[in-house]
Amino acid sequence: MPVTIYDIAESAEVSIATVSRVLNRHPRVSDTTRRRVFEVASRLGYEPHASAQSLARKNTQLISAVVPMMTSAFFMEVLRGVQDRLDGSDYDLLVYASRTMDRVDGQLARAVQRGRSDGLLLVSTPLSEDRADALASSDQPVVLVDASHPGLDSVTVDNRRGGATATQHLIERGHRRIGLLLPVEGSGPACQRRLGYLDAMEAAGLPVDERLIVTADWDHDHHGYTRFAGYRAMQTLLSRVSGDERPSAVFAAADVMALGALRAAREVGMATPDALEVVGFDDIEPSAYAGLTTLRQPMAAMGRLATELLLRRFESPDAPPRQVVFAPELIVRETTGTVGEVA
Amino acid sequence: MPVTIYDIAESAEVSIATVSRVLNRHPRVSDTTRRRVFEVASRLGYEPHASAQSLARKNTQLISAVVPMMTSAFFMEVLRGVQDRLDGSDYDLLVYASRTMDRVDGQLARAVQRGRSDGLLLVSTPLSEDRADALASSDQPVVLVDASHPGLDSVTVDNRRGGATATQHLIERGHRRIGLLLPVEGSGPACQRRLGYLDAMEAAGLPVDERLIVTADWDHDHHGYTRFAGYRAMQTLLSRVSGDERPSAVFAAADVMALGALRAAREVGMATPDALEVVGFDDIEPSAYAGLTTLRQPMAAMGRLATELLLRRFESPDAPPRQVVFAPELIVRETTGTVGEVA
DNA sequence: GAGACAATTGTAAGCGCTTACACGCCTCGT
DNA sequence: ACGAGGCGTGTAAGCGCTTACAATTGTCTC
Repeated sequence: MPVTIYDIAESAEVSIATVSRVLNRHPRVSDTTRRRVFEVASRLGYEPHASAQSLARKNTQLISAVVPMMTSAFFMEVLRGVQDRLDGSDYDLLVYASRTMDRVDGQLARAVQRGRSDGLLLVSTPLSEDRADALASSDQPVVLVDASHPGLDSVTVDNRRGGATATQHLIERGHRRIGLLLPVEGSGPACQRRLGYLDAMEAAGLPVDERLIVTADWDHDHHGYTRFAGYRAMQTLLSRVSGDERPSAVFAAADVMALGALRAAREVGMATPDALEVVGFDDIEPSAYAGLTTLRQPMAAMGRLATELLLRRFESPDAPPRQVVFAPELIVRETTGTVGEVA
Repeated sequence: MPVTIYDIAESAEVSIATVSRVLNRHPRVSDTTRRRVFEVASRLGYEPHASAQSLARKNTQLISAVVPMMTSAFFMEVLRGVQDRLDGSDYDLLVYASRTMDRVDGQLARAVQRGRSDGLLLVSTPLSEDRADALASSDQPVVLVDASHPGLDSVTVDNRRGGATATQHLIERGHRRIGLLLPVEGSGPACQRRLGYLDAMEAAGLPVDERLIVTADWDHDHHGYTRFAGYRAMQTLLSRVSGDERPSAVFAAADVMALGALRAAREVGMATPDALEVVGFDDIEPSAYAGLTTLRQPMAAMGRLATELLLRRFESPDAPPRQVVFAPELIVRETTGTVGEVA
């Protein structure tokens, strides 16, 4: 039998309204009553009942984060940023992570349930137009991370520019045949990175050999954003072309893929960076240890900022949507020749 | 103005009780009413209000996972197992992850709040005796992962045996001077692995050189379970002894540490496995790609099972506590000489 | 000393849903 | 034809909390 405000009220000889006021720091309570109520509450070990408070207050103090499990390291970092910002606030975090892409929609449906949480953080979540519009017109506060939609707050990184920077870096290092490793089709950010690759190739007047662009086979359980996908994609690339036609450098659209690609190259005796230079994207933790040159996405900062935007939106639901775009930063390490530092 | 059962009741011309019955698949409702109510509900786009349901039903359909560190691959995998098991159930997951160890207690306090969730999953969470007893005697269902306590359900791995297996593997490969890299003191599992190390050394009649046992300096923000900690620990080890006194092999109490150690060794020109063999513990995903020999902990399976136990406990709160212990499995890869497969 | 007013506190109406209980009606069995 | 028993439905009492409004008391002012 848990203790309720009724118990406190009885024991402190006041009404439940007064108890509630004291507990909620309402100003108009006499000092003596306040003290008495606090004393009784702590003596009884009172703890408010979260659901009851939610119902009465019409808010849950919960925020939902929807994440496809894709590149776990990426999401982990984003979520860490979210947790960072939430720490000290009085919001707790509901995580809706699905293992496969096809369940994302179901997770979303649950996450938006009325009275479940006060707001949504959608990380790398592909939104159908319907859903997006539904969200935009619902009163549910939403912030997108690594995705965007007019009418919704979002925080992203400039993927196209990142892709261009990565490619340009390789071009500047003298490469002319540059491979591109992509996760499954249809990933928005990956498409942008691809465009960046094309931008840079074109800007340098280099021809684009489609055989050097390989998309990971989508293994249904995974999403292309895995070491294994990178490993396989690299093998595919190497099997497609040989001799002089082989790329001397590869841009992998995600660090996890780059890491897998590195292994695949090593297995066939292609040393990095001598026989093959590699650039990734994300700068997840293992990358520093693998000496991988990459485009850093400020993942934790993105999570923090997204959370910040969400909390702000609670304050002013009708503020115009903010779309924040970070610039990815080129981090040069061993895989493109430079001896790097361990971060 | 969201739609409630009152709206449905009005529009379907029945009482709210009937609406509720229909929605909850209560058997004693006539087919015609049922159909009518369902029709109206879907026409109005009704969605039950989670908090209201929680309050009335006295359960939240939420479970809380308390995790000390979001950053680590170990927790990710465990959480993935949890998600796996939860997928298809109608429970959602609240994640209480703190960045630093000292906040764990605060997170726990919030996680146990009355009416917040129906049960707790405590992953690698150090429990003070007080807290543990409080939990054991509370009616809150709890399952510990990677920790145990009499009177509570738990799922762990036999760390001592794993430590012994790792060490024994190195001994069998002819090593006599074996380094041991530990995260911060006071981590239960790490202590057990250390004991296993000592067991194996003693069993083989090998002397233990305390200089070869290094504990990561606890950098306060981190907790010893990081690549960087392993990197530094390895450097420390190498600085302590030189020449013949150097270990020819190292057992790192966690894969992340082993990975960092590998890098440190590489930097001073010690090639693996020729100059130094390494065994880790956990078998996180990067390990396969680094070719790291390790003791596999079935992390996702542990998460799944823990969740399973928790859900079962909801059914039978008074069943005797179950303590499941998994046996870690030795996975031999390149860092101890064998050319391995990419998992 | 009466009325005005502020400071505290209590009363009660929700928040949206579940569910025990009661009610009316229909079908049987005798 | 009448009571028993089932069925489908409605009434209303919560679940534990917040909060508008009313009530009480005491203080001041003139």
